[in-house]
Amino acid sequence: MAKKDRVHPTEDFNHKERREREKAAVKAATLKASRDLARQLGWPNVSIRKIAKEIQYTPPVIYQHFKNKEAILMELEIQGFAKLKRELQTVAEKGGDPIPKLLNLTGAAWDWAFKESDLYQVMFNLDSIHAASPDPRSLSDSASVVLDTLKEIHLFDSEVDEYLFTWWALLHGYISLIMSGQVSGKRSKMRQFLLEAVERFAKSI
Amino acid sequence: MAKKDRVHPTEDFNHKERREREKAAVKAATLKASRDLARQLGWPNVSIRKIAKEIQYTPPVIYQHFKNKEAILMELEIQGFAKLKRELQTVAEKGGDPIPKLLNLTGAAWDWAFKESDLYQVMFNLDSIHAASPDPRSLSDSASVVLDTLKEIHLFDSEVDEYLFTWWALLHGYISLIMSGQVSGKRSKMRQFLLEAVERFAKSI
DNA sequence: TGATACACCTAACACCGTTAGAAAATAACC
DNA sequence: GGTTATTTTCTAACGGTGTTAGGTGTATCA
Repeated sequence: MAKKDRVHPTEDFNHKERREREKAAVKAATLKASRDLARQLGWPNVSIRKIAKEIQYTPPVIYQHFKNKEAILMELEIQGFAKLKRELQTVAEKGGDPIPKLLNLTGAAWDWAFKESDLYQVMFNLDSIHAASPDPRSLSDSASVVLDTLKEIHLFDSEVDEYLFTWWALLHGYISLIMSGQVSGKRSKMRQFLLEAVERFAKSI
Repeated sequence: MAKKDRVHPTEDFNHKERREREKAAVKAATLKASRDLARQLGWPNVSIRKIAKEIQYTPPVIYQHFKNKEAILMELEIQGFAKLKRELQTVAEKGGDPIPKLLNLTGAAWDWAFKESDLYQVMFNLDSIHAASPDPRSLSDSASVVLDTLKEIHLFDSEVDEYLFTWWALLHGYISLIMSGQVSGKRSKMRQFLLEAVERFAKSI
């Protein structure tokens, strides 16, 4: 009893802590293995059994860390939106005039989507899987710096939501049409098209 | 031999023809059952076995009409693009000034996407499934009337491809963000946003 | 009628997500 | 240290998936 209430477990082993560290390690390994397999085989071919083999455990172990397969994807989706948000924030911190800034943000989002395409596919349910819908707030949250930039361009708050949505649609429309093989053009050319479209859009508001 | 070369099989039974008719009927029933199940259960829950049960055959029968499950989806995808094309052509035939016409086309495409959402999901791989990519030409082909309308607005052919792609990206971006639950707003409001974005885009070129 | 072609079904394979329950390993206690 | 209790991990299974091989019956033809 007294042992359990100890606050400062410095000098004697605290097994609980180590256990929790190990548990977290298995969870992290699961997430990493999922992404590795997705990049290698594509999301439709990622299975619990393959993930388990990759982390050298049997399948049921995964269910001690995740409720089901969907929960793994959800976790990665959250990580993805957080990463994208950081990426955009880094760009926004460089400052500058709003329209060039918006173009920089667009280019950064584009580059990120193709660099971490496995995450992007999970976030936007592009390559299949995924029954449940994500929290709509994660999208708008990760684009908060874009919202700020749009506010710098135009001040009527009531319309800013609309502009943000149009910006998302342009970006995601371009990316998903290319990622799903719906369009054949060179990627760098498409990136240029997108930037021009966003610029024209920004100048028209 | 002589019988086979007969050109006018009017007055005696031609079993081959009946057989082919029956074959085509099974194929059509398969496609219909797939769509029915998709509307009812969502694409991820559509299986060969369920389709077979729906058309009152055993699963292997389906493989006499389709190479595999993917081939069923491919067929529906082609049908979808053809239907969308007809829908857009009907609107384009009404004529009018190019910018209002473009807005009418956009609205028609939007309405069609949500009316035949099961087809739209197959065409753009929105709800999962689908390993193979579609033929990129089917997209541009079904939007040929939009291309014509854009040409009426602006004449530099080299840029028209870019404008067409931007139009697609706007449209598909809006639709897919909404269909995948990424955004929560009212659908009619979103439709209005899209139309305003397209109008701003058309006026800026 | 007998031979042939065809449509259809049964049964199976290998995989999937998921869960119940046994086995093994670890921690806690005397 | 030896014994109990707890926690971690595994084996095995259930019901589902796409797909295929091989047998069965029926309809067409000579």
